[in-house]
Formats: sequence, C-alpha cells, structure tokens
Amino acid sequence: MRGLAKVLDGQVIRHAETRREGLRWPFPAGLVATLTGAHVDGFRRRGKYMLMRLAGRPSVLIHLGMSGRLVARHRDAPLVPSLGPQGAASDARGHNQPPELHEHLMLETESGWRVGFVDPRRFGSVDLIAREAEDTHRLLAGLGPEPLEPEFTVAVLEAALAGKITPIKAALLDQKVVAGLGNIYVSEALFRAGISPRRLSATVPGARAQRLVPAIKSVLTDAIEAGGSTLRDYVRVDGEVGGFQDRFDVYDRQGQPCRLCPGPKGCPGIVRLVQSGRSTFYCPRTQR
DNA sequence: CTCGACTCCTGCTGGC
DNA sequence: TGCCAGCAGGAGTCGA
Repeated sequence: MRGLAKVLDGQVIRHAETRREGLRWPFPAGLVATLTGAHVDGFRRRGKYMLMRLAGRPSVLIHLGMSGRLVARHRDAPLVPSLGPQGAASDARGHNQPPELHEHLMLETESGWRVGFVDPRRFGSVDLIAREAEDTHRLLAGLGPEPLEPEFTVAVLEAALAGKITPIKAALLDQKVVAGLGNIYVSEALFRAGISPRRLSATVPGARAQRLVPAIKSVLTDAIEAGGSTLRDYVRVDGEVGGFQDRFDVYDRQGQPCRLCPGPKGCPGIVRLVQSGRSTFYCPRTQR
C-alpha cells in the first residue's frame, strides 16, 4: 500500500480499463467509470485489504489474494525486453507499455504512471465501497484487531483464544482473531514466541500469549521493513522482490537446523506438517 | 456457533 | 523430453 500511495496519492486517474470480467468475483458495476477522472485522496489498510480513497467517490477495495501484485511503471519507461511483443512501440492510445500477462485491471494517471493489478490465480478481489460504509462492508466488518495498533494487546488476544479448540496455527490464520497474518507470518511468529503450532488455542493465554503478541508485532514490522516476502509471484509496486524471505527462521526451511538450537547434535531440524490443508513449519525442540 | 473440507485458478517443480 | 501429481502468500461457503 505504501508503494502504491507513493505513485498514486494526489494524482488524477485519466484512464482505467479492465481486461476480464473479474477476479474472485465479478468487478463491481461502475468500476471503470468510478476510476476514470477520479482524484486519489489517500490510502487505508484493514487487515490484508487495501482501500484507495477517491475524492467525492466510493473507495476502491483491493485484496491481492495469493498471487496478486500491483505494479507501477511510467508510460515513457523503456520497454522491458522480456515483456510483450517485440518492437511494440505504442498502441492505439499511445501507450508505450503493453499489458503484462494476467494484468486484469489497469489505470493511468495524468502524470503518466500506469498501475496494473496482475493476478494469475485470480484469487484477488476488487470492490467499491462508499467511504462512510468502509467498516461495515461485508468483507471488513468481521475482521479482528489490527496487530500493529495499540488495540492489539495480550488481553485482547487471550480473550479471542479463550475456549478455542483449534490449534493455535489455525486460530492465528483466522482473520477474525487478528487481521493480517498469513501462512508465512503465522509460522514465523510462533517460532519467535516459542509456541508449537499444534498447541490448543485455549492453552495459549498466560506466559505464551505474553510472548506471542510482541512476536506477531515484530514479525510484521520486520517483514514490512524488508519489503515483504517473495516466494514466486509477489513483487513490490516498484517491481523489486521483497527481502524477508531471506530472513525466514522456519518457513520453507524443513530439514534445516533451527537458528536457536545449539548445533547438529541437539537439533532435530525444522519440521513441516500440514494443518487444515496448509503447510506449517516449526522447530519441535524450541517450540512447545 | 465453530470446525474442517472443499472450492475457485494458473503455473511451476519434481518424480517417473 | 514429456507427462502428471502435488503444491503454492487466501478465504468464502457449506455441511457436520
């Protein structure tokens, strides 16, 4: 969102177009008309949802799903040789930049920045919401607390976990418990907190919850600072890959020694298991 | 109400 | 080299 705001905030959108009917759901009626000619009036984030506000118009809700990315390049930037047809200098509208594969939605500012929503798997979503109704939108209304805000305290997390039968891994992936953690950051936060992903949620309150809240905050803060995690598709708005994948403690590191264990002798190595259909990674020695 | 399973979709990897 | 199963940053929906 910060990368997108850098390019779009305060700008006027002179052109918008969709290249298919929708992603996870059909694009909302009037999306292109709402974007065209709009003045971008700030950004907001709620959990994994981004909201682009438009002056005097509904806000645009964006979720990247698993494979989505927003990419910006300038109209006059040199063509990247690996993209697009050879020698495609400019199309009928004078655009220098051919659309990328799976670029389903694109817009261009009067200042010449082109921003595309690229999403091969199409699990992403786009919707329009009246600004006054942002927080009551069906996709946002049920979200839990923002993990990086002061509202996310040990007491709040303990209350959400009380009585829960699910493993803590599944509870933290539940956006109603805390908004914004995904599969990578749940594994990483549980490692930092020394909690087994298999532990029953209801047994986390107490000393473990005391460690878990700062662990969640630090993982997210570090990941944002590193520009996110690139496994395959994800790139930042400027096209650069993220940097946090080089700092994973456990995610995708099965069989490798854990960074806390004393050495090959005392370390069983990081284990991969599947919980509710998704991979979890953890160190069985340091996480209990 | 609260779970887990299933589903949407494309693309890449690894085993044969 | 080709084919195919399995797996991937998410989350709404459904049935138990």
